[in-house]
Amino acid sequence: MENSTTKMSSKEAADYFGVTTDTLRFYERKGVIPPVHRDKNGYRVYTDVELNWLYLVLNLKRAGLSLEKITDFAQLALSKGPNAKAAQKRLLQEQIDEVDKQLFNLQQTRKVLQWKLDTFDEHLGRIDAGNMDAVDVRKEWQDYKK
Amino acid sequence: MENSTTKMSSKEAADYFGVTTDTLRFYERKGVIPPVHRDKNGYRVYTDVELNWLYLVLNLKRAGLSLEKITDFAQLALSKGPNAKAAQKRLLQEQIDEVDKQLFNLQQTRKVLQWKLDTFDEHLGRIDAGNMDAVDVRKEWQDYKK
DNA sequence: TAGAACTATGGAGTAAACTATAAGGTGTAA
DNA sequence: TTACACCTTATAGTTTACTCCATAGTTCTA
Repeated sequence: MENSTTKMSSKEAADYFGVTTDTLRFYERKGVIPPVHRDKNGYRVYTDVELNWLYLVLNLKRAGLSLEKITDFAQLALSKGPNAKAAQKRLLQEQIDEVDKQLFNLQQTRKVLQWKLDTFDEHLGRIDAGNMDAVDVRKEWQDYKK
Repeated sequence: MENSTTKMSSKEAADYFGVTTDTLRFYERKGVIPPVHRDKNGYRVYTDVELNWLYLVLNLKRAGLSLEKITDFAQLALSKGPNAKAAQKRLLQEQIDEVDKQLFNLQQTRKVLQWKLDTFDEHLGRIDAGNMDAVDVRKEWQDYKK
């Protein structure tokens, strides 16, 4: 278990995750991540705890969750008590279901785009008026809405 | 080829796609969709042309594209000329590649969430400090940034 | 013929998620 | 010691994508 006590400044952490220090402070202020530890001069120190938080947050964000939902998740994760644990697991499962739904949607979208490309030469760039029977426009979108 | 001349009012089109008429006018004003035909009283008439446009737009949106990018796409689709066609196909391919990247990312995210859930009982809700070696946090995120 | 339910316009307002600015403190290298 | 890159705070501004409002015209049903 080497490297088990990583320490990063806000700049390092920001660069590491490809965000800005502004964003990190914004997340902290909003409660998306818990307050970050400070060293004696008041500077933030991102340790494994914070980095793993951040990693989870960015993953949830990547999955399309709003910061508000992520914050709920974070708050729940911090809370103790017998009910909290079950709620946390339920929330995790909900996020997974959400991701699955998104995966399905993206696959649908990919199908539509691929069809557009495949049949592009047929209707010579009339992307607008291309007849979409092949992917069953109507049905597909009605399903999506559900 | 029955039903080849569908005509919808803005309300019908909006309901059909699960958006509001405000959103439709907003898209039109921004140039995300080309100007919609009008009948003699000035009311918008959404025909197959507009509906297919809308369908493509909403698909691109679903794929996570900004309205600005979608607009670029729309403008290009409308433009004539020998270069336009190639550019349009290239753009389509780029969107597909983008979707593929997103699909990969979502699958990564799903993996992380699933791992969190699977090992939840092990670290008893310490979602924050859970050691993420199993999914190789660092490497995965560095790859994501690319 | 009245009223509801649509249609139109331009412009103002909103929510989310940053992003930038001002005004200052700290740490290191030349 | 001075320059420079980093750190802190609070607050204000920006962008995106709507969403609502006021005002007015039209079409349908009772």
